[in-house]
Amino acid sequence: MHLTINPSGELSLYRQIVRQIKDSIASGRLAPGEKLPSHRELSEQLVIAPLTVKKAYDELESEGCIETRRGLGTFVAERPPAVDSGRRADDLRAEARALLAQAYIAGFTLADVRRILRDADHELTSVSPEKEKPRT
Amino acid sequence: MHLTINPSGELSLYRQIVRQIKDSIASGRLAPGEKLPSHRELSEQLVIAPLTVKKAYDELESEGCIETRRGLGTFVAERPPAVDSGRRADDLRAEARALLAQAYIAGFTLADVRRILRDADHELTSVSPEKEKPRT
Amino acid sequence: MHLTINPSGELSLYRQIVRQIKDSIASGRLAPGEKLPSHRELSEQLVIAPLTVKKAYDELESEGCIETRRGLGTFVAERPPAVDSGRRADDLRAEARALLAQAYIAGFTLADVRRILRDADHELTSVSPEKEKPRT
Amino acid sequence: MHLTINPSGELSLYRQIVRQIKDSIASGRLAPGEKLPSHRELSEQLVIAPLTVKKAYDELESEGCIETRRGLGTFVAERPPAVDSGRRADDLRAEARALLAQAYIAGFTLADVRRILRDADHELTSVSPEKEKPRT
DNA sequence: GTGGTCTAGACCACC
DNA sequence: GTGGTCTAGACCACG
Repeated sequence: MHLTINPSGELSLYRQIVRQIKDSIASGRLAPGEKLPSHRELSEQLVIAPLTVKKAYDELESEGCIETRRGLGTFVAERPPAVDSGRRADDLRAEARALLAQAYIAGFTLADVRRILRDADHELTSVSPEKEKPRT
Repeated sequence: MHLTINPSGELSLYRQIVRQIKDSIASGRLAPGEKLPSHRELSEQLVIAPLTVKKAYDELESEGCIETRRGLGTFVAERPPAVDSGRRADDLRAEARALLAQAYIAGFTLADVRRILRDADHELTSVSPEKEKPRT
Repeated sequence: MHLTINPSGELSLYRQIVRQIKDSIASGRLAPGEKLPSHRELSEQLVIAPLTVKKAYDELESEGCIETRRGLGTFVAERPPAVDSGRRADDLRAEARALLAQAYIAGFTLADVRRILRDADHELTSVSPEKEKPRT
Repeated sequence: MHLTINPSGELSLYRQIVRQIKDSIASGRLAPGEKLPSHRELSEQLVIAPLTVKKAYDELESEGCIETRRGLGTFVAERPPAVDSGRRADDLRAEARALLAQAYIAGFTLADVRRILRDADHELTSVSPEKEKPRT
């Protein structure tokens, strides 16, 4: 599982985690029954405090998105509650709009933003940390 | 000017205000030089504490989006903030990366994001909706 | 770090704090990366409300002089604020004009101001006075 | 009499006026017995509200720096209280130091500041609005 | 009435 | 413990 959090973002850290795990489940990147990293493990990966990840897991569990099996770990629920089909798109639209407004006020054009987005995509996809077969 | 805030939303109240005012400026609904409601007035309209609105105004002013004239009121800045465009571009790149990362996790493709961005641009740049043919 | 504020001075409390911290940074008494006292701690030391110190910190942060890490504290920025130097220069020019105007009204000459400036520079750049041979 | 006030400065408008008039008296630019412009007149010159100037005059009068002669106007006192000889210089030093600190943090050098100061002086002295015999 | 500053005190997020 | 947000309410400066 690959999450990206932004410590200086507008959302609190644990809310970023909750949102991203929900979105991962909705998009199929996380399959029902799949094992999640322990909160301690994830906290190391994200370089944040374990309690912060724990808080996100707790909220996800209380909503039925994930399940804790004592001694085994945390897993995506077999039948996770469906994420409102339009919500992910709405969230994304809101972020995109905020990004654009910000850019326009700073004097950038749509073309500028498009170019910046393309560059960002190249950076993100060229690295692709998940597909790097750690060892054979 | 009409704003709506959601006290139980994920973003803090003042950040919601900042976003919406930037959106209004970028879209032209708020024209350069135009007067904003006083922070007290807006706080009554939104049913929140005056200082919360003030904090939003303070941030917008420190970014150069608005200007205040003591005793007169708060106004949309005449000229866009003159901050180093290199730094602006860096900020924008970081936000674009975050947007893309979020989109990918949620199962969207670059093409999806491009489309969403185009739609957002259409909404932002369509001439001020408030003054459009009041009636047919 | 040691600050002194004068509640009955001409400058507002938080502006006095901003000035003194900038002075400390410029003189090197506060090194890049160094931790500032928490705003609560400093507020106790100065016997003023925590929010007043916070406001000073907020302004310093928005100018890029300091950085905050949630849960950890507030630190002097590692690198000087990367703001458009043209704008900085404009600000500086305006302040220099104001300084000169004040000096002329008070009966000083350009040479006087030059001398005062040189003295101020000596004070600012003399190595941190706190660590200078505690006694002879 | 020529005053310069800065509406966005750190000091309140009326305090700027008080300080400058005191300094003018101390430096001899305003002689004992000399007539001051009416507060209405000065308010027009400075483009501020008459009451603001009035407030400054009131404070100056209560301190014995100026006198109001009903129906005649406002005059510099014949024996104005001496301004602490070092105060003007101290004020100036404080301003100079704040200016320098600001400049150093922004990455300017003492030489830069010196050059900026020289330019500012040229602007101030080349215009010299007071000596422009309005009409013959 | 407008913005500017200050206070006291509360709750949340994070380490 | 740290910073982040919100509230209620007060007084000053300015037009």
